[in-house]
Amino acid sequence: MPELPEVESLRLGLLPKVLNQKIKKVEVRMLKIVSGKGTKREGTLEKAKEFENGVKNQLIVGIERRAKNLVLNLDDGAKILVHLKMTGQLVFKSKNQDEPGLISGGHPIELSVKELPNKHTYVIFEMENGTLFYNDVRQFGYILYYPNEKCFGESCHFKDLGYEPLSEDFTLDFFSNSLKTKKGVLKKVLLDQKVVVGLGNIYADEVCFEAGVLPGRQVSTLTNQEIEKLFKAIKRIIPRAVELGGSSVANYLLADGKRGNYAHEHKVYKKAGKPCQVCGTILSKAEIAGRTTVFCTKCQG
DNA sequence: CACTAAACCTGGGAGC
DNA sequence: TGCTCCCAGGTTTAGT
Repeated sequence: MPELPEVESLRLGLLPKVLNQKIKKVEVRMLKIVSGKGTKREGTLEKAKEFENGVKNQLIVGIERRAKNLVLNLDDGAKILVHLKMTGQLVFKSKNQDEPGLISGGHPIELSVKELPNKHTYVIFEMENGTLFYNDVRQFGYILYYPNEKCFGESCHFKDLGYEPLSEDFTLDFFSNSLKTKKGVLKKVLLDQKVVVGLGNIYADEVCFEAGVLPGRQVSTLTNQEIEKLFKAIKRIIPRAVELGGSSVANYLLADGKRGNYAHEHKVYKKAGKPCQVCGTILSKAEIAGRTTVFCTKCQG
């Protein structure tokens, strides 16, 4: 999926479109999308109805992001939590035809806003000023409705999440201590949302490259200097990616004419077999922590 | 408890 | 053209 920069870009793009707009009606076309988050989820009509009825005529009064989750706050205190997983998309189609749409998420299918809804549209929000479509080719994502703050809190959805990399609370000391208490390879720890949230396969590799550290290193062997380089790489890359609207690898992100341009700055992701932009060494590929990983054996040696 | 593999899905791309 | 096989930005769950 979209990683932190893509979800944050989506949040920023969505805000001016739907903030203080009323949800006139919601149509759930696939029950399991709104019925839970596990791999074994069974869609229930009950959940879908609760969602459809609960959000009706509510204003969207805010949009927050936590890790890779998006949270829509409603007028009556209810919350809608959206996780796009690998291929989820939220696309806003304005009633004003000339206004550009907003697409985020991740599937390499060119998607025309004019052709929405399509066969992968599973939830449709009818707004006063347009329509918000949730599309998800692989159907891994989910949209959860919490009628009030209490339900949301009790769900403990965020209880295991670590620090936001953009926040001031995420400090070198914390990061250093976390790495020292974890075992295993660096890439695994960077992907571990219990330490620092928001990194996925793209940014974990990019961070390792920028820091000059091999992703397959055991974290127990990292020096203080290397830890600091990794920390600084996270602190530089994530905001830079947000600034550029995230990585549009094969999909599209259109908001006020902008596209996600961080993919142009990728140094290693999807570049195995190509020469390193810094030293010319052919970039290597390996499976690390169960994910395809690309690195430069010279720069990160 | 820690680690790995499989599961959840569809479709694009490579190779034949 | 069409068939196979592999791969995909994430996370949960089952198995060792």
